[in-house]
Amino acid sequence: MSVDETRTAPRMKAADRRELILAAATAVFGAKSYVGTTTDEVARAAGVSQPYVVRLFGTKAKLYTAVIERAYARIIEDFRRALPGPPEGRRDRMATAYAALLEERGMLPVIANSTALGGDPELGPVARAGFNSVWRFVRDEAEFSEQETRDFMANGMLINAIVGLRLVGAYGTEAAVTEMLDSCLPGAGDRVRGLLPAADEPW
Amino acid sequence: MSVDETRTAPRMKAADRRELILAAATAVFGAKSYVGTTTDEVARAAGVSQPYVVRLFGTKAKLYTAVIERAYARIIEDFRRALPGPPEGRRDRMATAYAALLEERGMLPVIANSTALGGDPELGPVARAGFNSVWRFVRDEAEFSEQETRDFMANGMLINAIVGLRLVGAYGTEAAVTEMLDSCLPGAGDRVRGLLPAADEPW
DNA sequence: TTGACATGTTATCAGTCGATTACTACTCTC
DNA sequence: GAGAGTAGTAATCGACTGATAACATGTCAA
Repeated sequence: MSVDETRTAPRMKAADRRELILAAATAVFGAKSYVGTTTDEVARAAGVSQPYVVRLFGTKAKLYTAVIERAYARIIEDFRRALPGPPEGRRDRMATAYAALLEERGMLPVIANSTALGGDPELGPVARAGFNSVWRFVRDEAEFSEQETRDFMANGMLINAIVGLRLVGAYGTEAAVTEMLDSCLPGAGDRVRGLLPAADEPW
Repeated sequence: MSVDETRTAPRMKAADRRELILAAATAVFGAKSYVGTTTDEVARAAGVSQPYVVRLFGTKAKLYTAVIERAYARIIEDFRRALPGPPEGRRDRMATAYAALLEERGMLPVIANSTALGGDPELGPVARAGFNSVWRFVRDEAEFSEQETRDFMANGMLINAIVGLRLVGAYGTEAAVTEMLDSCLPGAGDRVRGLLPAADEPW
């Protein structure tokens, strides 16, 4: 070979490698769902060997748990950053922050899919905790009313469904979908392209 | 044994057996999700052998496809039955019809989970078609405005998330969940108990 | 009643995939 | 510079599970 192939991944502090793997795992899990993804795919996406992924996180379920927790933490973080400013624009700023997550590979699909995980003994509690933390934030920290909270969350769940169903692929080509996205996601139009993890995903 | 065990399942027309298996599969898939369920579990729930399930439906994915299609068809059917009557009560009647699906074992979880299936090459198109058919019905046949449609669907997706997350288990015990369910599901309070497929589901 | 088709079973396989084991190599401190 | 801890790999296993093959039994028309 003319290319100087590195046999093993370049050395890295375990904490950094963890974060790198989490980001890769988010993209892959987001694209192919929990069960549809193998630890080997995650490993290859992260540029390390499959056993190393397992050893760093213990089990596949624990890895996914970490992915979910990281995703929800990220949402809360973004929401919190959207709080300061005129109160009447708060809701829109938060919605925009949510829409902006679309650009983070896999982040939104992971969250969207997490709402279907309640039945899993191990992942269920984590998903519930994540959902609950968002609800609490909106209600307590952002100080939405009960009604506003419900509407905000409902709208978010609709976005999740659209993402989970991969309806974004039909944006621009099917009227109903375009209409839907435009009315759900502020400023989605420009972002929506190049949205979900590419490759082996047939629309 | 004192009990007279039947060695093989009693004879039945294949069409009836199909429906029986579909109902059983809905309950099991609804409780444990697509990947979390084995064809053997479905078979045992339906009282037949595992190979027979596979042979009747071809593959596990095709079985699940049939389950999803049956569930969405059922929704549309129930919605359509809720149409006649005073127009101002239409939305509430449809919401009630949706809530009533809670009593059909697995029906709502299956639908809820289907919105996370877009990434699957085989199940994705089916899930999208189901979602789209509901949207179309609400918009065209029930004649909701664009705004009303979005709100109605969003509320439905919130219900789906609550169901998918198995939050109903906390109804009555946690204030946020009780508040949520009561405001999402008309008359949910009385129905909500004995809701999701029992047994091996740890809350 | 017979034979052809439909309904069902038991036994078994083959691929997949998460996990384990045993080993290598880098790096950093003392 | 030695050696101990850390970062990583290759090889392999064992269990699960969807699918297939081969076979058995019931049903019904002519």
